[in-house]
Amino acid sequence: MITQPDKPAGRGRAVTASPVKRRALEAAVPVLQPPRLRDPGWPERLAEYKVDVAVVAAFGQILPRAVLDVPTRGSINVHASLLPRYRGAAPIAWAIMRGEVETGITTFQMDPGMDTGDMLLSEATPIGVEETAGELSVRLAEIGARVLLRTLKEIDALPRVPQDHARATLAPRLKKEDGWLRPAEPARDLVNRVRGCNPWPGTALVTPAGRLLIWRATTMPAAGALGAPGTLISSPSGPSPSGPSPCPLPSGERGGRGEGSLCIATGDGLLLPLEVQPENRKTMPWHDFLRGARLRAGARMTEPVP
RNA sequence: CGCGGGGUGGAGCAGCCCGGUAGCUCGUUGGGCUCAUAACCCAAAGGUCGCUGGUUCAAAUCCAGCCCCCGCAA
Repeated sequence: MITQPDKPAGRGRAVTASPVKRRALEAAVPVLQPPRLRDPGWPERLAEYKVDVAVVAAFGQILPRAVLDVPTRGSINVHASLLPRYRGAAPIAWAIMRGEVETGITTFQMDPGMDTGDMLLSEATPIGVEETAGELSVRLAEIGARVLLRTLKEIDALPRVPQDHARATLAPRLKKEDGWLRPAEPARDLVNRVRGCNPWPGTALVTPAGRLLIWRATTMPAAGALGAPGTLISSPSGPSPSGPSPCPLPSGERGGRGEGSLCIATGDGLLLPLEVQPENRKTMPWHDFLRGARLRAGARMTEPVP
């Protein structure tokens, strides 16, 4: 088992071993932790194991041909997208943020490029309309394991299918800024961003009560003028079956379960946060936050700044 | 020893600096209003203010230690 060196991580900067390493130790599998596998000496050390085939998953290092070619049958990778789309470190998050309704798993023969090698097997799966990156990751991990095992079993018989590089798209590692919500965007896109950035890095918005992380959100039908993007406004009273309501007093910050809730005006439609987390606080329902923060219609939410 | 914030009735918060009668917005329960309601009105229940010790006539509030939670940063 080859994995990243232990590094200081988290609050308190405790040196932490990767989950992969911990599992390997339990199983009494030898563990190697090269800082840079491409550095002189490591390929040779790998060769000593007389490896048949190498499996790479989420390793985070670029591997040169000198490493990839060490195993007699080469190196294969299991990637969480339907290649050639979403090549890179964060295929799941980007697929969701782009509003995809389907993604999957692809195994391929590695070459020195980033996720550019010839494909071996793939399996597609639909993306739930409310599914988060974290939830989808769990499902894809199971699918990936299954596809990988099949790939290994049939490795000598599987055809190598070259990727259509013209159709390739990139899914770079997420940065904190990828989670900054811009209210001027359409509500639909904002919700996709919230889903794609859960559980990491989270999406942020600046409110009059401080920075706010939004973990779950949905869209609400817009009615009439919304005001500037970012403005808190009362949503229409939902799909009221009894037609236009004559009730003249919907202006408070009341909000039961959707109807008449305070929403955020966006470039197109309304964004209704469901689960949020104020700075230094735990995550809580949107309405709990509004109570404590005492925000009312008219308050302005803005994009975070560095 | 990376920086910082927080633990107050069921929920989210204020009060703490300038010690001395527990506050706000909700929720819950009972009653009222209404064709009706998650809307409105009235009333009630519910808190050893994270734990331990200290200072004091008196501690949610000041001091020390401990436990738990979280943001940033990696």
